[in-house]
Formats: sequence, structure tokens, C-alpha cells
Amino acid sequence: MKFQASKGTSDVLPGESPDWQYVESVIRRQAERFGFKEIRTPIFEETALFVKGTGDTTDIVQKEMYTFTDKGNRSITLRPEGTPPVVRALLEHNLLKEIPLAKVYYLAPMFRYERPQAGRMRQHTQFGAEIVGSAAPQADVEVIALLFFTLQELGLAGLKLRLNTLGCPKCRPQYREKLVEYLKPKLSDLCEFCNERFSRNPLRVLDCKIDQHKFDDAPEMDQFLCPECKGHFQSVQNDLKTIGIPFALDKKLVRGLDYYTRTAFEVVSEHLGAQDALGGGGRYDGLVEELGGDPTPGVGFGSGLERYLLAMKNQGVKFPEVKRTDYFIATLGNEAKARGMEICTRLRLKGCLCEQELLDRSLKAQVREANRLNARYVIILGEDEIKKGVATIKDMDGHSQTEVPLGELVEKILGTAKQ
RNA sequence: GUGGAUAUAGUUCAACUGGUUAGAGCGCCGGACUGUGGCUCCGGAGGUUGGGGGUUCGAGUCCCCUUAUCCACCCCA
Repeated sequence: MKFQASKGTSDVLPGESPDWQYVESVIRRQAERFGFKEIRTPIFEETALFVKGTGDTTDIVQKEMYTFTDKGNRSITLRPEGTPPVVRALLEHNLLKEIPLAKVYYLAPMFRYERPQAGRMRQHTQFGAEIVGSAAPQADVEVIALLFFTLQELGLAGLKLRLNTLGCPKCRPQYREKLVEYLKPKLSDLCEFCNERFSRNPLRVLDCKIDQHKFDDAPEMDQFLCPECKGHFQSVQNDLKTIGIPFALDKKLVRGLDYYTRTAFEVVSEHLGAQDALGGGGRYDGLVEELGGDPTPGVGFGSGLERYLLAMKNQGVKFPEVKRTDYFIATLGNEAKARGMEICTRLRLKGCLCEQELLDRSLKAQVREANRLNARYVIILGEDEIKKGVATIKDMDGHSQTEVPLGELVEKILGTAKQ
């Protein structure tokens, strides 16, 4: 085996692509029910879009981007996340000028240079959705509901929604200041990672898994929230209760992207390992302006399909059976092959799932193959049949077979199929 | 970026403290049924033991390097 797929990438093979297609179809159906339209943006963008959008203090930008210089000497980055490109596209095409509200979703590959692990790939597929233009708490809830009910529709159980609010540019700085004051004297007692986070994004220190228990008396965001943020958060919670989405407040939930304001959330599964977040997101009221648009609120999420599939499999969710083959054309001899080709094609053009023998195997092997494909009928064209001008139709379920003149074969088949 | 584990037929796994020709289940191909599937029985093909180097009379087994995978940290989807 000379070549292998690059580290952290994987192939979706014919045996598993039906599972992917199933998940994707559920997602698209659900997104459309919620009134979201698909948006497709390029797989790469100008590097600066992410540096500015995602934020230059984030791990994504600091160490995880696939960045290269193209032949035109431009710095290009394979998109590590979906939100900045979506906002860029909305602004570039002035979509928010016609109707000041956009509801879009995407289903697309993302790239991050990380050490691979269960549920973490260098190329992974995200389902994400964004509502840009609405500051209403109902928008937050729509986005959360889309994610939550999609996961539920896929049969996933053991889901937990964690919810927090991060405040806004009016109230967060005061909290941040208080938190820094609180943490500073403790630094020598904290792990090296906490010290690192402290200088970069102090709010993240509270998220530490090692030292978390030391922060029981830390100042909390809700004491500093301005009345507007407080009201917004309360409203989000009320609506979630109304529509029956259970959630748990998690004051330690901060999330790693710089642009989040107010609502932050995450859906985790108990059927995954350490990488247990199926999806996460939040409100980003400053991002559009940051990327050169008019001040415009937004909220959205991203979620990982590889993790959906992992969790579904770990949980034993049954996937739909692959579509069974309608007809397998078994042939013996050159004349039979020619007639088989013709019949197979005519049936296909009429919408039947039809296969013909391509390996020149014995009749036994061909029928076995038909059985493997779970074919409903085998149409046998052997030397005897050709001589007699007929085809033998073998019913694989009923174990019976009949002879039909070649001239009326296709008509006869399509006629019975209709009944 | 850090730490630990692993790498043997298509696949899942064997091979006692280094010792003759590296085995088995499933899958694949064929036969019993000279042109007919799912069951059964019989037979067959398929491996430069991830790659490279070293120790040894002898390496799948021990050592080093390398690549990849898995698990965890970090972080996130």
C-alpha cells in the first residue's frame, strides 16, 4: 500500500455513503422546515477574513489554519469554520440591503490542523446555520431549536444543551476586569494552561478541567450583566422552556471564538468520548461590523457530521436499508450480453434500479450476486433463452420463475411493476 | 504542540520465555447441484508481518528511526 489518505482525513466508502446521505437528507429537510436556505461559499478564502472574523487570539487562527500562498502571492486559508465566509458573502452581495434578515445554512467541509482523535479530524464536515439581521431572542431560540430537533430527528438521545450568556461590549469588560482581579493572586497556584489562558482570554480560565473546583467563589457574569443582556437571556430561557427543549445553565461555558456575545450554547452527547460536542454556537452581534458591514446582529451554530455518525453508531441507531436492486440481468454468451445490455438500459431509463453481469461469471455466481444485491428479480438470458427468443424471469422472493417472449419483456415488466 | 498505546491475509484476530513451511473465523473464488441465490459439506486463492535500519547462528517477536492509526491533554464540530 503505497499511498494513504493524509493524516486526519478519511474516505467515505460506498458502504457508508448511504448513511451519510441519510443524515444529510434529514438535515436539509429540517433546515428547510425552519425556513433556512442553503448557502455555498468557497472552500478557501483570503486569510485575513479569518484573522479578523474568527479572531487573532483564538487557537484556530493561532495554530490550526491551513494557510498557504498561491501563485498570485495571495495568502489563502482553507476555511476552518463557516461563519466568517457566510457573513462575507452576505455583505459582498448586499443581501442584507434588500431584506434586512438572512436565514442560511451550510453543509460543508472545514479544515483545521490538529492532532486527530476520536471525533476530531483535520477535514471534517459541518452543518451550520446563521440568522443575520435579527437581535430578537427568538432568533437565538430558532437556531438552537434547529440544531436540537435535527439531532433528535436523527434518533440521537442522551443530549445535553448547555447554555450561558457572555454579556455584551457594554457589560463584559467590567466583568472581565473583576475576574482578572480575582484570578491574578491565584495564578501561581494554577496549572500552566490556566496561566496561558489568563493572558489571552481570562474568561476561558473558568473552563479549565483541572482547576475548575478552585473557582467556586469566582465573580459571575450575571452579577455584571446589563439590563438588556439580562432580559435577552431570560427571554431565551423562557422560550426554550415553552418549546420543550431542556437545558442546563453553565456559567463556565465560554467557547473559543472571539466574536461571541450574549448567548453561547453547546450540545453534547454522552455517546462520544472526550470530543463530545455535537455542535455549538452563539450570538455574534459585533461580527458583521467587524467585517466591514453596518452594525448588524447575528446568531448561529456549527456542528460536526462525523460526530453525528459516531454518536449514532455508538448508540445503535438503525439507518435506513440501502435501496434494493429491482432487476439483475444474468447473461450467458455474447448474444445474451447484447440483448441484456439493451433490456437493462431500457429498464433504467424507465426508472428501475437495474444491474447486469460485468464479470462473465457462471450463472450460479450471477444469481448469488443478485442475492447479495437483494435483487427482487433476476432476468436470465442464457443460450437456451436466446434460442427460444424468451427471457426467464426469476422471482427471488417467491422462488418461482416464468418465461416471457423477449419482444414483450420490458412492457410486461413495467406493466406488472405498476400494479 | 505534549503524553501513552498500536500496526500480522480483503476483514476481525492468533502465533508460549526470539527457533523450521506465519494460522483461524468471516468474506472472496470454485465444486457437490454439467444453466439457478440465501442453509450445509468439501476444496482453493490470498501475507516482502506498515516502511527503513540494527542486534542475533536465527526476528512477526528485541532496539532505533520513520509513517499512519487509536486514546488522552490542549482545543473544538
